[in-house]
Amino acid sequence: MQPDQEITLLLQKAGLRPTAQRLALARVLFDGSDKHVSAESLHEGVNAAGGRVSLATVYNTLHQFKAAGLLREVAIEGDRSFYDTNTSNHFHLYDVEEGTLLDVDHEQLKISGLPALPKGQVIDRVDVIVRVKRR
Amino acid sequence: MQPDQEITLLLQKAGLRPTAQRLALARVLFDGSDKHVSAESLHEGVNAAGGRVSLATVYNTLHQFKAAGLLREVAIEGDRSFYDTNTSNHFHLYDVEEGTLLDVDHEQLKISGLPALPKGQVIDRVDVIVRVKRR
DNA sequence: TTACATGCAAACTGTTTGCAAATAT
DNA sequence: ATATTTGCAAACAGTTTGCATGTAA
Repeated sequence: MQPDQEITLLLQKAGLRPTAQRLALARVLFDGSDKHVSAESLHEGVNAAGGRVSLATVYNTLHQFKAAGLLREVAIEGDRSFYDTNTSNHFHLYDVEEGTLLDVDHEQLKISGLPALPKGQVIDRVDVIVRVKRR
Repeated sequence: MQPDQEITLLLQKAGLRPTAQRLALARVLFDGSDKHVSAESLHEGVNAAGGRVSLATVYNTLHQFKAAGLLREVAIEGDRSFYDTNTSNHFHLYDVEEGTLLDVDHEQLKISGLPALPKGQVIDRVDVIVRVKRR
């Protein structure tokens, strides 16, 4: 768990006012361990931790944190969006049956032979999802 | 455009009755060129082609075609699902600004150093999305 | 004739938004 | 004081479902 002062600073550097709700959410999200959350799971998490944050604010805050580069959205097929507190270069291991997500350090995995891009285009980033299942 | 007979056979091999609606959808989808469709775009496409298929049936049929291995769902962050008529091993180039999707042949792109999998797990497949933007 | 497929409209889920009240600066 | 943030509830988009009708085998 990070001291509140650091979290406050984190928000201020992102140009976000350190309100009670954003602090509560940031405390849950940025406790030092990498996390993958949905709006719903974060909402439950923060309220379980004693916070009092409406679901609408959770959505707003996820967007703001994403825009500020504090979170990364992960593209998983399906109905809900996932956000990753690990914003560094890495890939994902996705358990198709469980619906769970694990990080894979990008040191381990290498990609070569990226195609020529349409002119005027540049790579934003490369998402790799290793889909695994039982058997 | 494939002859109707082949399309009928395609459906029958998948254990799907070749109804008028499924034929109309399959004709649009499997015309020989690789496509990425959403339920909405396919619905428009089939009706523009003279078909008469309700949106609910488009959804049902997309699921059935996916289950039968005729289509693959592509994980793109966002509100709607995309289906790919190219079910072979390949990757995607995703234009973040336009929301458009291009295939990348997997011969071109190589991945090495896949992590050790949790025991009892096996790779279902690897999704790679090269996100590009202008600049 | 019988099991399966379709269309419609209603239901549902995740997400977004308008606005009045509350809060940070 | 003022601009931003919040919560609520209503709106919304995409998707799914129940059921009566239609169709393939």
